[in-house]
Amino acid sequence: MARKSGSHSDITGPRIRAAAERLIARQGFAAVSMRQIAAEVGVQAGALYLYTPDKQTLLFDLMREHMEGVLAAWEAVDKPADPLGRLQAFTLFHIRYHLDRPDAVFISYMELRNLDPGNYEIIAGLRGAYEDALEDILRQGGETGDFRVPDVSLAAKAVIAMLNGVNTWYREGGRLSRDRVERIYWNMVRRAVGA
Amino acid sequence: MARKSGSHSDITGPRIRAAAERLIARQGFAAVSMRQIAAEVGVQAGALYLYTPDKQTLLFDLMREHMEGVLAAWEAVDKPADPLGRLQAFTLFHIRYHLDRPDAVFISYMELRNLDPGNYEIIAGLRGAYEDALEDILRQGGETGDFRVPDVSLAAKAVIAMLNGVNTWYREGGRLSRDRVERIYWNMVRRAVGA
DNA sequence: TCAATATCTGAACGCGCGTTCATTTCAACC
DNA sequence: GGTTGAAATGAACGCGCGTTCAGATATTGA
Repeated sequence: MARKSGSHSDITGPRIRAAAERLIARQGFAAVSMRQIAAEVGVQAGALYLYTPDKQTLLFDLMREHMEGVLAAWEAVDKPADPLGRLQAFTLFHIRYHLDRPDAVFISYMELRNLDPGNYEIIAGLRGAYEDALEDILRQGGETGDFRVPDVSLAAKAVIAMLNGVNTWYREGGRLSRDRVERIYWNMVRRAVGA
Repeated sequence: MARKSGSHSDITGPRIRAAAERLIARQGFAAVSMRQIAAEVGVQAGALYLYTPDKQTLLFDLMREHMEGVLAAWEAVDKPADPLGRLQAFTLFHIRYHLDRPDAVFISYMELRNLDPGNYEIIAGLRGAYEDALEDILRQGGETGDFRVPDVSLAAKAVIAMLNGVNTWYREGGRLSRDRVERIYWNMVRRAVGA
């Protein structure tokens, strides 16, 4: 039966996910205990099991929600028709979206090895789909002559690795503004693919 | 008193480090127990404490040895005088050296958060020194007009992130040879810095 | 108001953890 | 062959883990 909005579990569920995300990003999945997460939320450990069947599923759900969120958000982006414009849109989108969710990003590529094999396959599939989106742009640009990429798959991996790197050092209020970071990275991406 | 070569501890020490490196790279530091490492070596857990004061130090030593190894190896590389040649040497060196030590590389940037604060500072310092080596090349190339990099620090981080990415997907005997990977990445690095 | 239901507590379960240490094994030397 | 000392064992320590569940508590709907 559907619960009315405002009932307790509509509050506690998200609070558990938020606490788990923050703690796991900081300490790592294996190093965070269910009791720690529960304490952060303000409940006893047993209460967590009203919202997740086990610790593994809690991690998996965090990662799945993040990856599905990335894919859906990229789908929703208004994309130019030309390859150069699309690549720029991808670059700026990636930096922005990831900088807004540092904990989820960190977890989604640091905790892959803590997933059960079945769960790993699902997350790896979602990652692949995101990479495919970039590959499509690079392939299109290769065909039109806008880009010079000898290997589309490899170039996509290189670009994503470079963009992911931003999350490891960028700090709000630091030496460089987001806009400036985005501009510099866009320049490097553009040149890296020979455009 | 110095032990004769062939005595037991000259064998066991390195075997512990090798086992620890392999296991930690696969499962993560927090998820690997001293008993697991000992079993891999073929001794009881207590014997490990003849070679390391505790688990934390075991991790720290692995990371320190790796980082010092990278720095020493780069020092030993025969480096051209011109910026373009130096950047190429750095790129090829980085890919090769890191592909030869996937476990140590993986540990050295995945397990940073499991270091005690003091140990973290030391490892971060070594990482910084390596990044500085690349920054020096980029700065030199910027001054000579060989490169066009609006921000040397940011460009260095971007290049290293891109190169590190190779380790996440490259498999010996896969679709692309090392030589081909090195060539393609060198082309992307070269263009990314505007050379 | 009262029963039904959702939510949470608090104690308990077996287990494996990092680490210590008295004891045993065993190779090297005189 | 007996002595020495390093190397390794194996049992033990207290502790926190993930998970379960009977019971208490709070909220809802009639």
